[in-house]
Amino acid sequence: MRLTTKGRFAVTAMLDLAMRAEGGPVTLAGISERQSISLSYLEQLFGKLRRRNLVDSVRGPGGGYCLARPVEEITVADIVTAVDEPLDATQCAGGHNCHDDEHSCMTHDLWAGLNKTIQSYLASVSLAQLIEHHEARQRGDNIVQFEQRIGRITETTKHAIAH
Amino acid sequence: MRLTTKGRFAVTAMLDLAMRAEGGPVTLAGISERQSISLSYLEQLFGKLRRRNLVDSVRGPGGGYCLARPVEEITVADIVTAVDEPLDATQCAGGHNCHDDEHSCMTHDLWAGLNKTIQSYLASVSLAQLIEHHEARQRGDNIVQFEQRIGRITETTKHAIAH
DNA sequence: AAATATCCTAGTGATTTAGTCAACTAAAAA
DNA sequence: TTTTTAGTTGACTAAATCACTAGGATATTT
Repeated sequence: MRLTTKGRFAVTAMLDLAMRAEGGPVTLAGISERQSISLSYLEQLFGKLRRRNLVDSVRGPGGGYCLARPVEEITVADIVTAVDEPLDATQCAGGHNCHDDEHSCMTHDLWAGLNKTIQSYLASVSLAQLIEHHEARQRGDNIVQFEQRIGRITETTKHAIAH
Repeated sequence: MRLTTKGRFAVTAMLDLAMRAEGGPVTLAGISERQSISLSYLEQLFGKLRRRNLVDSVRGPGGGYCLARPVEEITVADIVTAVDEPLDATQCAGGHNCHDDEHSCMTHDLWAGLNKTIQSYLASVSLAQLIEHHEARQRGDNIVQFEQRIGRITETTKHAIAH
């Protein structure tokens, strides 16, 4: 899994979309203006999000984009992997194609574990949780840090390892 | 924290160094040959590792590099941050300089949490553990996956949050 | 002095990022 | 029906970054 600003832009845009999805389709022009992301760039990103079935598009006047699934069922990991396609290529970037060469892959399991850790973290945060977090912050509530989710990840991971 | 192949090269080189550090200083030429990393590139990396006090250097014939600390006290996080210097600059790359602007940082806490997660994982793995893991693999032992360390991270994190 | 090895700066080619531009299609409003 | 709105696609690009390389300077031993 790659981590670039492209992924961050996509998450920000999707969050903007999710927060005003009740009023029907949301235009990229609107997202562009509110989030200061260029329209053309958004078009590129949403092309990929649509192909991955994270959003649906409605053409013509009054059109725009809608979420293809409820906010609870779209995770940050979904969004990031949709726009930052794997393309690992680089030796040992998470693939399992290097068990013959001792030297280059002494650290293979280390990076594989890191990938899994990142993946688990991002998969543990949904759009719904981001919205909740943002609204809580606006109300001035005590902030529930996302770090606490690590606990939940661990349970899941332990479970996965046990089987 | 950035994650590039530069960091991976550095970890591989440090692991090579750690595994033959008992025979006195290890030359970069040797590491270059064994790990197929160019000498000039290694010089660049070890310049940074030395400035961060992870290795000590001995000049002249018979010289080379030694670990500046015991293998138990050098973590992967130490190595990666030494060679992949932060240079965040980009908005909200983990810094805390963006609490005034609502829009751009709706996702700030998310990425901050991710950074912390990555950092915790890499800080939980020492050179000693990498060596142990590598030797176990050569013996054909059952492999203890690094993923299991997540459990330990969680305890640490929970502790940190509680205070 | 000669050989060995680390130190240091600068540069370079390939790739990636973060877009732009332009042409097009579909749908709704006038 | 014409116009406008808005998504769809592909080609292109300036700037930055990555992964090195070149070449010399400096220190130490033989």
